[in-house]
Amino acid sequence: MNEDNLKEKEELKPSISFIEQFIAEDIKDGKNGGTIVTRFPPEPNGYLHIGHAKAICLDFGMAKKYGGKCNLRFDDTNPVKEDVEYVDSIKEDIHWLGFDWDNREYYASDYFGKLYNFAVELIKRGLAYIDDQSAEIISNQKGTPNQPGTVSPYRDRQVKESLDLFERMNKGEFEEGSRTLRAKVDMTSPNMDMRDPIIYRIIKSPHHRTGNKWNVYPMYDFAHGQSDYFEGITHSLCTLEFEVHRPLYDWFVEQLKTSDYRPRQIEFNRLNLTYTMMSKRKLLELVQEGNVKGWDDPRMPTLCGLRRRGYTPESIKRFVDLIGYTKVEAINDVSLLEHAVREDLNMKSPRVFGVLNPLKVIIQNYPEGQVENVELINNPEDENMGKRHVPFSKEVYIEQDDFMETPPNKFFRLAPGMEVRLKGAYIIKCEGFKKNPSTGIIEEVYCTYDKETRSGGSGSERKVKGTLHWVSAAHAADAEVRLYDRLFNHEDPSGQKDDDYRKFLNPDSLKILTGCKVEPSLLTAKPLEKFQFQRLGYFCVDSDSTESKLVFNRTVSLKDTWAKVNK
RNA sequence: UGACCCAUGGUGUAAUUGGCAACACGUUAGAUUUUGGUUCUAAAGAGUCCAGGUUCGAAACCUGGUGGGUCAACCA
Repeated sequence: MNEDNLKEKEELKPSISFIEQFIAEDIKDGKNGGTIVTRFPPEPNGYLHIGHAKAICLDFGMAKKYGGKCNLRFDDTNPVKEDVEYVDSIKEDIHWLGFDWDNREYYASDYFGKLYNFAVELIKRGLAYIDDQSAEIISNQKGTPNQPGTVSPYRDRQVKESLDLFERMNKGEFEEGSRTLRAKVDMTSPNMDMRDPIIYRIIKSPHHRTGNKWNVYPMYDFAHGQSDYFEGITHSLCTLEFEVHRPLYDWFVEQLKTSDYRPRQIEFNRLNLTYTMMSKRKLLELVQEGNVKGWDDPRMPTLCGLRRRGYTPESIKRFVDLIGYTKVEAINDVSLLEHAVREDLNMKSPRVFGVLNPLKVIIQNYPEGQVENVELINNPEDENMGKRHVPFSKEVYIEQDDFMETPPNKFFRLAPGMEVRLKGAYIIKCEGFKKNPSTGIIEEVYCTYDKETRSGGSGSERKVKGTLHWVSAAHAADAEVRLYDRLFNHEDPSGQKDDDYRKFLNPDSLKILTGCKVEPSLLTAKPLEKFQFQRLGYFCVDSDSTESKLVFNRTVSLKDTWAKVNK
């Protein structure tokens, strides 16, 4: 093998993330029987966003690649925050992304019985105790990261007494907040998480799955690792902020284990995107305060928002693939996400004509009443997508931006005396225009067409600098088009210590255009259908769209080098 | 006055685990184009946070700094 071959081979082998390296090593070393089982563990307290997509791709992706399974597990240990509404949307979004958990749909609440028994077991072994102190006192005793904590006076309470109290807590005999169950670990540990963490608290709100069966509920730290253990998870992948929880995770598993089997927690960096934020709490505030129209507002980084905006699952997966998994706290440029959708939609979406800001062009020498159905290619990237016919007539709409009374240098569009091609039809020449004398607005443009230049015809090889999209006035369908811009005008709106994120809300993040004109073939377009409005961008039929009122969302504009030059 | 984690072009990641710092996005040119799209070609842009050390050789290993992050919910 020569050097070139070697090089080529290397390029074919994509580098794998540090997580995948760990997984591959574990499997190779025969850990846990050389198997891999992962899990995606959302809390059903909100909608999934693109950050979750990153976790989903990893959890399901690794399992698939290494011949294992990935479970869906709802981390529903806090009944006051959770709801079935969210369970359904989470499942829908995972499926939309293209992943499936077969029948392995689990709930941490399924393990409440086992968890309770394990807690009892820990009490019996002297490793847990009931604390009667208030939250405030416990917090004070915990110390600070710099100072060790002090032990609770209840730490050495009799096992029998703790057992009895725990049982009565669960029977509902005590008020919320009056007592907790704590693990007896180490109040002097430099890791705050290990300072006798609270593992059970009294909550009297009904749980969305177990109703009023329980009055005590396990904390995250007492549920997650154990749930992993019960399900035979081998690799428990989570985000960086859980790094400090790992010693406790391992501590509980150590108390629980009955064999060599061990789940392994590995942490990776969260997905951050410029000009938006991922905090579920803050996204909820945006919805509640009316700064967006709902969880699925196309400006939201939620999966349902991105879906409504016109993003494809493939583009999101591609994006996730491009940014990778590391331990660096990174903030990813949205332009990479936009690149990913454009790349995908360029291959997939049919081209159509849509005029956002119509300007009427009258072709003076075109016969009155004549209509020609001109043929257009649906997608130059994919011949299989075929062709379509679009009606052309004496009066057409073009984009207001495509005409200028006094054009700057290198303006390849319509202006007095200039020629352009109407794509798929004829070359036209601007002979004049009508301007409203009081407003200065151009109201009509008058042209003549060169009959010999019809596309596909014998004179069609004549070149002009510009080609415009257009819609026949008599045949156009009306549409509303919603243009979206970044929700915030700061790269990191929620990361500013002195400023509230609301300060950075972009007042122009949504622009609604009415009276847009689109080609008649779009009349039958259905919600979520995607198109490229030629020369403008990618658009998606909104769920508000009806047969009598078409509504499109702009997913992303096309790259526009003219707009750049023009600046 | 802590523990743990992190630091590579503008951004995100690579570097066959000690051997010529590479890729993608973005940017800038040029070519192609009946989309100022796409595609193609090229260029600019980091010498790897800093200072020492080990080594023939360090982005990688060691020591010490600096900077950033996480941890003190009866949230997850």
